[in-house]
Amino acid sequence: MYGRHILIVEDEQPIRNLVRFALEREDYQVHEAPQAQDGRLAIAEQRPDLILMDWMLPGMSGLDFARELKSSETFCDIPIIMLTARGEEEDTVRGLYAGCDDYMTKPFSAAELVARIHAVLRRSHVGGLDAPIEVGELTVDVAAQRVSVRGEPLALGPTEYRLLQFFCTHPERAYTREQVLDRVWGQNVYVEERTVDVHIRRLRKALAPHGCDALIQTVRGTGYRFSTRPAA
Amino acid sequence: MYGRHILIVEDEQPIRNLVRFALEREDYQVHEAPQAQDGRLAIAEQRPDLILMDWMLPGMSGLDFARELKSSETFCDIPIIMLTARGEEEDTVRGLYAGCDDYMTKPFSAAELVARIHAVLRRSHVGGLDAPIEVGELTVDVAAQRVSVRGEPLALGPTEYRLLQFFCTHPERAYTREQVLDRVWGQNVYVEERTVDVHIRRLRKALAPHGCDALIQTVRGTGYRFSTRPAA
DNA sequence: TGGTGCTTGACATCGAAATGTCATCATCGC
DNA sequence: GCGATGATGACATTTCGATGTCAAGCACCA
Repeated sequence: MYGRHILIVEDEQPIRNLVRFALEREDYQVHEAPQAQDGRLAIAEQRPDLILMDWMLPGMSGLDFARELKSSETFCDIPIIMLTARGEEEDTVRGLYAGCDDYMTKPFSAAELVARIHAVLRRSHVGGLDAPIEVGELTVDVAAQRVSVRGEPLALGPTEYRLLQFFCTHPERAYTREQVLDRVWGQNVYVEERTVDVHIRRLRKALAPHGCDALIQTVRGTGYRFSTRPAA
Repeated sequence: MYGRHILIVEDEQPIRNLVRFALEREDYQVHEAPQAQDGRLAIAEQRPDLILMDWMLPGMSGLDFARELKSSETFCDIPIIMLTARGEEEDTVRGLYAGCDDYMTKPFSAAELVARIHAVLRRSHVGGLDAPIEVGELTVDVAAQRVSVRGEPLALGPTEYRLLQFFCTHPERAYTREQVLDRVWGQNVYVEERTVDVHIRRLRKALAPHGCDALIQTVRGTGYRFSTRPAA
């Protein structure tokens, strides 16, 4: 369930609609924001996996917004595809310079959109194909779908694995059970919130023998947090 | 329980009524002021989370009032939505220039009102995307819902956390227990005022080992104040 | 195709943490 | 010193997370 959340920051409704239509057909979860400010909120709340950003936005320009994101510690990893109008192509150099991952010139076809998104997502995902995520002594090898501590492989069920991978890739942030369900189980799935507790427990149990269970912290009244810093 | 207090500065009673009706249905707490002067008082007393400001006011104009607020150190953060009559649209540029966050042309629907308020409030809340609030040696990481002093994490109960976050975001101001209850516990909650004392104490206790308890100051006869400056 | 074992999610229960209230003590201002 | 106001500690209650168990689902394999 990764790479499924896409945010489009675009002031023109018709384009948002087109994008939504094209992407939902591909089972993406689409979030819309007409302006940079709305986008900021959506990003903080949802942390999309990719952002489609209009070049021209009322208020803060897409370029500036992209620059802001790319200089953020938490969100600089989210790939951004710039949407420019014909005639603005010369500027795309600056767009890429701002840290964007690709750009598209309006008008574009649904097929082109999907293709570019796939490409960028694949890049960003596979990016670390042989670069497993390392958190302390914990190693999450996304390519091999395997977890190990100090080289010692760890047995995890699929759900626990996805849970751990999600947390490893989204550390230092508190998530509600609802958000976790949304990201790890996938949206449109009806599962009890308590179920998250159960799987958290199983994950902790698996990590405990290696002393890594402290990485998963309870945020009472909210949910859970993955953090390398001591719980508090 | 943030962003629930809205002040409307508007001389026409019918419009005030409409706004009150529309917003109370959404669980906002509405305060009214027919003129700039009443508004000034209400702002000093309540510090609303958002201000709806009529463009045309008897006495001081809404624009000037907005300008005054935006140049104030304490209140410049309060978002302002201007209400203009049809035909005044050309002036809205000046309105936004005065630092207002949005504007609406009368007549407007309740739905539009609520939508704009939501948008503006969310914007103002998210503000810094992931930048933790820093007050002296104290750091409040809103995303992670965690507090630390000099990097040292701090254990706080949920209520103490919310209390601290509220104070950090509203420093240098005295609040009555009632106001604190209203902001931190939420309105429509019946809790003894003394309860605030207890939680203030718990918060101070948690901050004391780091010497930060002096930040929370007692304002005898009123309530409490969060301030980096020595108590007095 | 039927069996076996693993995974998963629901649920009931337990226990700890958090919360609100009260009674008492301390402190401030007069 | 006196009255008013705040601070503090103790306590009862509630809330919420942790845990164990069970049944259903599913994959794999014979």
